[in-house]
Amino acid sequence: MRSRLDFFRKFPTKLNFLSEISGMDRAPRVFYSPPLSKRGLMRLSTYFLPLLRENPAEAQIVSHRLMLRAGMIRQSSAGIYSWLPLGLRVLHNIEAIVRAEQDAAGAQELLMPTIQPAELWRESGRYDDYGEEMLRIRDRHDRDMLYGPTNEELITDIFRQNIKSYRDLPKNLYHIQWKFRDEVRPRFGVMRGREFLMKDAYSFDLDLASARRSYNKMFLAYLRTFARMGLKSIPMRADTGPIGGDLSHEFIVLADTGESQVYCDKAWLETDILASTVDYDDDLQPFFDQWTRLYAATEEKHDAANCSVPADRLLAARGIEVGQIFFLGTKYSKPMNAVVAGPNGEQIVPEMGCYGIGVSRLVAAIIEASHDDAGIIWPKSVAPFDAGLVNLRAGDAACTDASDALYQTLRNAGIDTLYDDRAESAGAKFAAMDLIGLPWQIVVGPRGLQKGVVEVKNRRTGQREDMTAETALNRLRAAS
RNA sequence: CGGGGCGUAGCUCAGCCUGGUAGAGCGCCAGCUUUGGGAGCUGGAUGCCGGAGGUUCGAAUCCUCUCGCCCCGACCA
Repeated sequence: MRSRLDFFRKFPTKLNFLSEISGMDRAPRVFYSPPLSKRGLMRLSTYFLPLLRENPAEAQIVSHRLMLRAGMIRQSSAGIYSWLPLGLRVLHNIEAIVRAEQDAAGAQELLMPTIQPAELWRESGRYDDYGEEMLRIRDRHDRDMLYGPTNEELITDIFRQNIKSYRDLPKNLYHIQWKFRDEVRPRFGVMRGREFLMKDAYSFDLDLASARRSYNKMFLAYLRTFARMGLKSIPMRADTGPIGGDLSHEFIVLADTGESQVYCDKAWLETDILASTVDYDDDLQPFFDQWTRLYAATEEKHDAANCSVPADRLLAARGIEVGQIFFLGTKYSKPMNAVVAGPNGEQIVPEMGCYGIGVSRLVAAIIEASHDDAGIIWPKSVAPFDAGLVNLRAGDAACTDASDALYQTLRNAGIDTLYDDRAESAGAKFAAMDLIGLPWQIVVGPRGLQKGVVEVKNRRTGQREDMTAETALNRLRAAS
């Protein structure tokens, strides 16, 4: 402690401002921007992408196997993973879509810490209720802390400290943060990890009608969010579970390898949320009613005997839960005394809602829903790169020159490209590209060069087509 | 938390039963030859056989304990 004081005496506080030390306040406010040609060169010869040829023994489901094989993640301990460059790119893309749609729905992003004080959880009563799943920590001062499994208490605390008037409502606050739940049995890679990235939003409203509007906004936002990732999600009425409240929907993505058995009306397959022009400011109740009219139930809720859907229209499928929304009522606001003053000075206990999206789980869910025997097939909205450029013969000067030139052209055109410039055999390169699943592959080889063409392959359809480099560029431009 | 299984080279695995100087394929490194769907040849490197203790002249192998990981179930964004 003594030495710290000495330090501050020696260096007066104002010298802690960089500008005062170096005169940077006079420096022009222009940041160094490297030329495009130097920015983030993504050459496979130097990119950190450890691919596995064989399936790791511990991975059972396809998304876990492919994420390991494609060099996206590596396990650190049970249910805890490091995200390698390729995986992190996908995670960021998914995060961006979630964020964009939350913002559009009127939610505001903030960031709460991963470590929380036990005190708040004692207020809500959950410190004792939550059980072994919550990772409890004691700091050096013997204070009880915990690694947050969720954030209702913390957001309610922030709310009550800073929002005092009915005029400030409604509010919807969200963050995207790592959570920890000490699952007894983590499995399936990031599908059910102990540490996971989650978007959680919390709404505060003056009355039930307003809370209902907040709920409906998130309902729409969720349908749109998943659709933008190329996923068809189906909202299913759900149990509220230990979080509480009495209105809740799970958003299930259909995938053959999904964890839960679900039943729904086949008409769900025909729906297209992105075609809907409904706006967040509209009255969303008719929309909500329409989108909950069709039958959909998880195995727990499904009752074959009393199912309203005729057998020929009933679809039995596997599904993955990628999000859940809850109406909470005053479950947290009341015990934690989060109140605002009403128009007449009366105290109003806000109605709350909470809304979760499993961001890291979505990476796995998308793979489960979109892959083939050769590897991943990324929807373009979340793909780690728009395209892969393959120099089929890295030892050949003409091939390399043409590939280098095309790489520059693609980059200048804003097409995010991973350039395979390795001296590998053709087969190995094709296999690697298929495995990591970029939407487009552009193959530059000696055979095509003689005819003045490159080959463009669509990963999803498998269709391959020869065209000039210029046409290829236009094709990719049009596609992105 | 109940039940089951597995820890040997970067990966997939053999060796263990029946103790006797650590293995294969792929990957990695070097060289040469190849080159349009995971190339060939030659040479090379790589292991506290998960950890600790015990039995034994001698332990990857047998015994005890322990740690880690995976699977089924219950639980779960």
